[in-house]
Amino acid sequence: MDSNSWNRLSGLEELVMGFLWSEGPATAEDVRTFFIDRHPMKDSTVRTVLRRLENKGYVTHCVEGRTYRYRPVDAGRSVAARAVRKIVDRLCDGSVEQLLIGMVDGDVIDSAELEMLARRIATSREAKGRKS
Amino acid sequence: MDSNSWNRLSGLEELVMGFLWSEGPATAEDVRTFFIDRHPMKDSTVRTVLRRLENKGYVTHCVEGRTYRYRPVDAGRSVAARAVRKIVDRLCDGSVEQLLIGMVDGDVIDSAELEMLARRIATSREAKGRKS
DNA sequence: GACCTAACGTTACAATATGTAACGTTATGG
DNA sequence: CCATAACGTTACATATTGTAACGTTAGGTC
Repeated sequence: MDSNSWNRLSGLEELVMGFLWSEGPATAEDVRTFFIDRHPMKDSTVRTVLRRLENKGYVTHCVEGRTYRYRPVDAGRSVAARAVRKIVDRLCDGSVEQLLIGMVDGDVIDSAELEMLARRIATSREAKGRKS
Repeated sequence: MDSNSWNRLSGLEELVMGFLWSEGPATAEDVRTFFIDRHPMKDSTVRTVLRRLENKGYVTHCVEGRTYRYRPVDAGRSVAARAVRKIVDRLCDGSVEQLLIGMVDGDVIDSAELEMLARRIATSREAKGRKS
């Protein structure tokens, strides 16, 4: 089996995941068609990529008639959150505050806007004590 | 020249950068010594890695006597901020809010704490209208 | 029921990226 | 003047990626 290591997407894999994350479940053919111009691929190529993504745990597939339909295992948001956590650990001494400061300083987000978003999220969260 | 492509760190490169980011400027020997137990390397190996990192634009060196002292070009925070921006673009439809929500839902940070940090940052920022 | 074909898995391979290091060169402290 | 520390050059074995040809097989079609 190619039950390869775990994750870390290659360039092409990232492209495909991007498509799946934004467009939702798709077949190999859907993927191939979507990239037809910016990145032409034979269908076997696409299927190989999809299978590798499945091995890495990024997607699953369900059989639909005689074709496979692939879907992301986790929403982009979740993957993003995990990725950010890793970044915080490695580059910001584990401090989320450090990261936020860096983002504000790097103009990734405006401090006022950040505050507003944080407030909004906190408010919306407090309205549901659905914690385990 | 090995003026290789651009960035994207390999595992070992990431390890070394981690050291440089937390410990600051260092010589090849410093790096080698630091990883002596968990990852023994010949000095030429270390120097190769350092040189590759320099090609990728992650570090610079200054000559000090007859040895080179390498230092990160950007602080971990900055690199982190850029990395996060890319993540937001790719996985969160460009919405920082989406990311924050994902982080709260993924328990990367508590919503209340996020709010506090955001407020603190906003407050400290407003005290300086250094905008262009 | 024989056959065509879409969709799949298997296998392959060239190109690159990575980890690792031997060597040759050279200034310099002694 | 010579040992040696520190450097650059060159080299490779692996692992990862991008790409795809092929062989197999289940379904639909006359």
